[in-house]
Amino acid sequence: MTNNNKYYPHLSVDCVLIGCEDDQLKILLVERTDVVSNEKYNDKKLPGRLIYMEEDIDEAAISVLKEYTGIDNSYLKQFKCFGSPKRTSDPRDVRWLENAVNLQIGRLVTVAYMSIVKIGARSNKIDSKFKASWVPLTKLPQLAFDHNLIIEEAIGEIRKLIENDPIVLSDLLPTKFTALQLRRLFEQIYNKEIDVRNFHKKIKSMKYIVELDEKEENVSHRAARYYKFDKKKI
Amino acid sequence: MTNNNKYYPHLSVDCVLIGCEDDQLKILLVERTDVVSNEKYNDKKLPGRLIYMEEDIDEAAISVLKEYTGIDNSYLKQFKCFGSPKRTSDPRDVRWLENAVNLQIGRLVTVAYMSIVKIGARSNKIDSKFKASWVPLTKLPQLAFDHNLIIEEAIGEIRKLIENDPIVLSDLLPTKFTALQLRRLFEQIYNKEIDVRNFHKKIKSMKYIVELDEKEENVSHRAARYYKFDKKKI
DNA sequence: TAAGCTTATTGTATTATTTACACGAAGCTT
DNA sequence: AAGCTTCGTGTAAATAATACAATAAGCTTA
Repeated sequence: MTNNNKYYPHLSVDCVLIGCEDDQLKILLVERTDVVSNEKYNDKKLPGRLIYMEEDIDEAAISVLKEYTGIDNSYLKQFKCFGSPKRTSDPRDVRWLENAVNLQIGRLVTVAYMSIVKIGARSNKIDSKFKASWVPLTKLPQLAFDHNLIIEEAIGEIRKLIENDPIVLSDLLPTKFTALQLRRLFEQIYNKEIDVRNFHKKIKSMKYIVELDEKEENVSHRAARYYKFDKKKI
Repeated sequence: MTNNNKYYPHLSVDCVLIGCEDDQLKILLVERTDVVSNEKYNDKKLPGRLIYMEEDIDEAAISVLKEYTGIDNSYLKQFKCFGSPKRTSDPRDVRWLENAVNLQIGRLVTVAYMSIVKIGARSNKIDSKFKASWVPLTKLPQLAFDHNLIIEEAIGEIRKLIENDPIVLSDLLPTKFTALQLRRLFEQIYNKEIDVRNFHKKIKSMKYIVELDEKEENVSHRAARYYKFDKKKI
């Protein structure tokens, strides 16, 4: 029994890290600023990499998350594998990839993970060596490979997550937040406008969201009430 | 730029072929009756195989479907990639696999596909060399690897399919069918009992299901009305 | 041929969910 | 005190989901 090259697929992991900052959902993207045989790359991609022989793919995703954000105990969900042959059909992408890994790549299957990340939390500083940045979901540029598609499906995934465990919302908001902030968050996740009054009704029905006595301060209009999550009530 | 062994994951495809026969949802399973170093395997698994170096995974899945059923133009949906390290943690499975492919397998990532198959249709005869059989969903035994889990998720997938294109139901029923047959189908797919009266209301609201004048014959009780799909009305 | 058996078919009332929609309240500014 | 800006609230209608049981049809058999 020997290892030979008969079976030789290429496999990578990509992580869709989702956070919220300035009331905007954002995705962590890394720069592709390389020059490959006089060809310039000035676009962005999801953080990810090929996995090593015998490496566990969950471990690989965890290490990507750790390297880029310092987080090492966050919920990371593998939500889909992308293996369409067309995903590596752009010759630009292929040349970049082959240069980056020094391998001839025929087809690249990637396993996509997503995680909710608290932007700016103590330990979640982005390592500067990666030229990574948080880009608003509503302002995503054209990304490398099929990474736009992967992000789209990750958003679908976050909806499912929220439906069966709304606690994930608490990672996307400050500890105290207003009804408006929560509503804007929902609007971005579901990509549609939500009626103000109906939304207030909805908040009232969510037992794990509790009113505080506090209100906004230093605003030049009626101050909004603050709410918080009560994790025990989920 | 050379191929070397630094990146060497193993990748397979598995196909969940779903059909309906005798009013029962069935899954195509193949036998694992091998003897490996005096160890007997008498269980079943999903049809599937490792993919070859440079082979497209969609093509691999299509060829598996074709080999086992003769079908070569059916809708095949890649619905998930299974890469948990635990899926190949059973030493029995590992020994079988290493014997079958003559390779040392560390981790096996499988890409799962599903397809709705008309059992017994002209060209869909199962190739006898595979010892394959249609097993009712309600009577699935313990399968190799994580194939029970893969089937479970495929059923979740078929629900989604039906919701945004109910035409797939027509492949699971004869051209003429009764309300009871349709109801039993739903009950199996959603794994719960459905109220008879509410279901008739539902049928009426589904414009693509039309009443026929025909009724059952040779039954020793009140004959049920036949329905058919009107594919234009979807 | 009538009574009996088996399965098919049908409607109504209740509840929960979703949608639409507009105005007074609060608090700061000038 | 008047004006501006955003906050917070209720009601009605439509729709969807659920619960529930009696009669109809057609065959069988006494």
